Amino acid sequence: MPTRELDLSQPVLETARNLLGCEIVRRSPEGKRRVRIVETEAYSEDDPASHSYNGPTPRSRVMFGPPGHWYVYKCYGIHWMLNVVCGSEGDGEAVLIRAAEPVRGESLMEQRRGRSGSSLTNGPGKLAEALDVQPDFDGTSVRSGSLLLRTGTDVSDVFESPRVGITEDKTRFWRFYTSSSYVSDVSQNDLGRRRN
DNA sequence: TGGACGATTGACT
DNA sequence: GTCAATCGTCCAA
Repeated sequence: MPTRELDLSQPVLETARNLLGCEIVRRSPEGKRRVRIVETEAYSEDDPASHSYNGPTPRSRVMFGPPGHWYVYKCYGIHWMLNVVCGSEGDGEAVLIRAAEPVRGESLMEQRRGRSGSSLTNGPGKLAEALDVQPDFDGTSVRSGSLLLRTGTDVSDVFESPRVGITEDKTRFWRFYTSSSYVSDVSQNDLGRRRN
């Protein structure tokens, strides 16, 4: 499998597709964890479901900043969500990392999650917990620090579907996923279609 | 300054 | 299938 260049300044839909197969590396005192992205969702300024829809706020300002940075926020007062800011600076675009499959440090993830198997990382809140995503990662570079984004291998089968868990706009096919068993909300896949 | 709500998860019927 | 947990964010007042 050839490695791919990853250009995070590309528009959000391209980036959401390109992030499939890329890897996230988490270094912590407990050890090293590595996962491979299998599911993403695109969010943009022109998008009622996006935090950037009504312009920058204290929370969403990172989405309007330069690409290549993490956007981290808390959801339902419980779970942390991990996003990658993309597009041009000034555009409120980011890709939500919804699911990934463990590559390295699986036992450490099991320890943090109190679970094993696909429920380790098959959802955005689960992935953040498995990787011990901290709120202070918000606004930091994906190329340096203890949470890193790495180019991965090509993904042969890509599918797309409406996004999960939103109420505002269910018509856009802005969720992208692979055939991995670590993809979340498999029931939603019935609404999906093959992209390539 | 009050209060409705959320890019979710896990437990339970 | 239903539902509670739990709190930061945002906007109306």
